[in-house]
Amino acid sequence: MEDERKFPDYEAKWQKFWDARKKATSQSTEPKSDREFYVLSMFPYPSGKLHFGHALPYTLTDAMARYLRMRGYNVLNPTGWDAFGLPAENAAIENKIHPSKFTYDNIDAMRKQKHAFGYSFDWDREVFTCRPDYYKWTQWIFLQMLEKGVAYRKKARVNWCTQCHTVLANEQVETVVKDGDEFQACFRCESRVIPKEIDAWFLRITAYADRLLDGLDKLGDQWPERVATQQRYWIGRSEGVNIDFTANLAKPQKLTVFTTRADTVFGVTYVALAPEHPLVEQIIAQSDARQAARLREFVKETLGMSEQDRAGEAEKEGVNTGFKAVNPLSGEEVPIFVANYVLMYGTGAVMAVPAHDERDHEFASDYRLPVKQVIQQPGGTEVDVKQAAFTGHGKLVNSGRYDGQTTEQAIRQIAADLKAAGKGGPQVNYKLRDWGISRQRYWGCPIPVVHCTACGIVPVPEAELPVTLPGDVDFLPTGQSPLTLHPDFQRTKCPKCGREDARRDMDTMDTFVDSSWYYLRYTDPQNAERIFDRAKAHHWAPVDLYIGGREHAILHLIYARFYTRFLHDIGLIDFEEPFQRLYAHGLIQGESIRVVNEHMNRYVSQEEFARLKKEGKAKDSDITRRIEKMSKSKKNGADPTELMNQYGADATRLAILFLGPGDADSVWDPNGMKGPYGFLRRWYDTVLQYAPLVEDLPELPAGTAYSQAAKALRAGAHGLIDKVSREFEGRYAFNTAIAAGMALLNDIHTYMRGFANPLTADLPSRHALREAFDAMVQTLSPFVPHTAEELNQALGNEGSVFDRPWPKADPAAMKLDEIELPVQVNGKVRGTIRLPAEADKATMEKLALDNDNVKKFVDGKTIQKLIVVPGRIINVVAK
RNA sequence: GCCGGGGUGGCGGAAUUGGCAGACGCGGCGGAUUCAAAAUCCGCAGUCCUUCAGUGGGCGUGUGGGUUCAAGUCCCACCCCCGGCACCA
Repeated sequence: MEDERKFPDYEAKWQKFWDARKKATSQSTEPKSDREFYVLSMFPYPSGKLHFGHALPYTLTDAMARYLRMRGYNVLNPTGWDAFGLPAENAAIENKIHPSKFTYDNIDAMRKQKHAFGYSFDWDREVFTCRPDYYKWTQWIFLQMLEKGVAYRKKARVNWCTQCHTVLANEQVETVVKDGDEFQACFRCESRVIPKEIDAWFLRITAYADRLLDGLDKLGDQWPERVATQQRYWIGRSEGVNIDFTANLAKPQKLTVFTTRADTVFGVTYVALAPEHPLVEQIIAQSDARQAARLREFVKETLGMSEQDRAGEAEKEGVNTGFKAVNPLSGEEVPIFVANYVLMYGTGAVMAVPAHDERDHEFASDYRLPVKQVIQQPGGTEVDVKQAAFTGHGKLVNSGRYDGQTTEQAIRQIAADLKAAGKGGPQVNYKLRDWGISRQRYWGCPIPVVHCTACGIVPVPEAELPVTLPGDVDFLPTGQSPLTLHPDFQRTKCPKCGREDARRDMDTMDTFVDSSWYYLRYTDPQNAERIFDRAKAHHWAPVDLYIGGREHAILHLIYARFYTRFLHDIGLIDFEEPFQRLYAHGLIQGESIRVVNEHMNRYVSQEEFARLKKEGKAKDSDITRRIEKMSKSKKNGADPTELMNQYGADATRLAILFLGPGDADSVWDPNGMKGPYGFLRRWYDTVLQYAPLVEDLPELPAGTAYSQAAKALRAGAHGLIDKVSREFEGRYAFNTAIAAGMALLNDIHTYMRGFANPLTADLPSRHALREAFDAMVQTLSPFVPHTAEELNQALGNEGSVFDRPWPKADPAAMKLDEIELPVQVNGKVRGTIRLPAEADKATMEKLALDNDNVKKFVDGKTIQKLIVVPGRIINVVAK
């Protein structure tokens, strides 16, 4: 064991070699041609350690980049750090490390890991979102948005921790049960979280809703369908009709409802308001004391719930206000309710049609409200709307002059009539809401505005950017945003009127803002004058292939698409879609084992379980195995860096790719290293053993004949080139490309066994072997670059394998003289025939029918049909 | 509930245009090597039946139907698993 050679021992050597000859990527200002290719993997948050969630996309990206360079493309493959964010700030609070130090230490560690994997990133273009030279431009874009009215300020409801005095994201609110009381609590201090209205900055993404939607159609199959549909759903365009009811308060008031089913308007039996609806205040004011108290209590209780709770399984509840609303079409008077199931979506008020809406039906049943059928099922089948709502389309009944119309006709007609009468009309709504970007946090991009007691909100002048995050802040574990405790940062002069008592905005931006435009900065990362040079950006952008996780299907990807459109609109770029093709890689999960018995009740690792079993402390029936996302607490993780230290970078890269197709979720098997590692070793040993046979071969005279075995091997070699090339040209199922490489190595072994003494092999046979070795080295080099370099050298080739052009499969070499063809009788394979590849149909038929076993099955029957698919199959139909 | 993706040997997965299902790898079994083991190399392997053997056959891609000379692949109905969304009127 001790003296066994370390394999591989050449990886660091080749990394140094690559570093030494690495040229900076082109700074060209030529417009992008079809020779430029921008491949990008989502940049990581510097958590401190490279994990499987990184290793898969980077390996995919690196393989693509290396392949494309060999194909002669100018490739841009940058990386950087999404470096602002909460974990750094929490580390600061908990461990008293400055977020900046925490972040940069992590970056240094992760950069080393990325390098050790042999990834060929353009390190000279590294960007850091937390550096002033980057966030200066994040702030600059914000100011452009402010000027264009895309950024604006409004009151918003947020989750507010009563102890930490800060805003929490929805994911940071948990449900806690204490003394039998269940409530929403802060994830850090477990104190109560309440909804609170605060002033915050918003970006008007809703103004881009239709363009974002249209863009998805144009991307077509370049984006995974599931991501596109998720975005469509998130945007949630809904076409309907606004209908103005009249609320009979002290003074009649307009009460507008939004509906997608205007055809059911004659079935309205009540109107329901969201508790936030502005009319609710007036109603309370005009109610008697008891009723007002009831309403107030109800509103308070409903709004006190987090949005999740309210949207969850909560019972539908409401309060009859005692006021009535008049239906503009039927003239009927119906009661007005305030109800917890009505959201502030659309107008915040709905016309309730219990006969044709499930939610209204449920509420009406509980509150004994009338149910009035106005839609008849097509075909005239009776439906009992008392039992359940009928939500399908149909023909109108009980609807005055609209009786007999179809749902579609009636919606159109009613919308038109309402519009003509000035009582509403067609309306489009979106689920998408404007993007609130204010965060009461320290470790983020400062918002470049000043609040002046005289001038109000004043943008920081462009010349004064960036507004720098102060470094000297206290990180007392109070949970308070440190910027609020930093008087020097806050206090400033008003840029407009010069007043001394102005103060800076103390919030920072959501980190999704930082990552919404980073792909453009890579095209000109050091530009100190401008956000980027227009021409340089157009040399590379947009991104041709974007590789990242599905967890970003909505937020990041929709924000980046929005930002790109905004930058387009202000004339910075001339395209609207940032990412031409999106490749959503799968999640690598691990198998967890949980032991529950008299000794323990906890997660254990695979190794620990094996040990416990040996010691008799656990048995198979005590455990639950589950496939779960890798995590420390579940002890089902695998650390790619540990694997790399043990087996080398190439074997780890290979194992990751060999796990399955990159876009499918897969489960990490601790034995998954063995195959790929063994393959690399065998390959290496084989090349070194036979390299002397194939070095410095003289040219093969034209027309030299190969032996049958040599021909078969050549067919395999060219087949591999063809196979791998096709995977790179679109499908990216590299697991099958690697399998093909393994298969060729097996073929080489079979081939070599065919020689009694390989040293006497003739020249053509040696050439065939050489071709197979070269094909393997070249086609597998994008996956295992170090080993490919080493073996390329061992074969006597000069320089780097990556300087050799990508090989081209020779179709003639892929063809065999003689092929095997299966013969079916009535659809079942009954024999195989060998025949010359170019045999004609008649020969094929004859050989097929001459086959003994085929004869046996055809015997006594009449041949009705003979189907010959050249090169594939022969099927004899006999009855 | 809605949307999306899946279901193939003991396991991960392959089958690219409807044409020999199970490539490649793991694990397993047998053999060589070894004092022995590890490592390595060679071979076997969907399953059931058949044959002394070579062999030959039945059944097989979640279930049930269909189209076709031929279906993992296409169509209809259903079951299960994973992911996302979920009172959006």
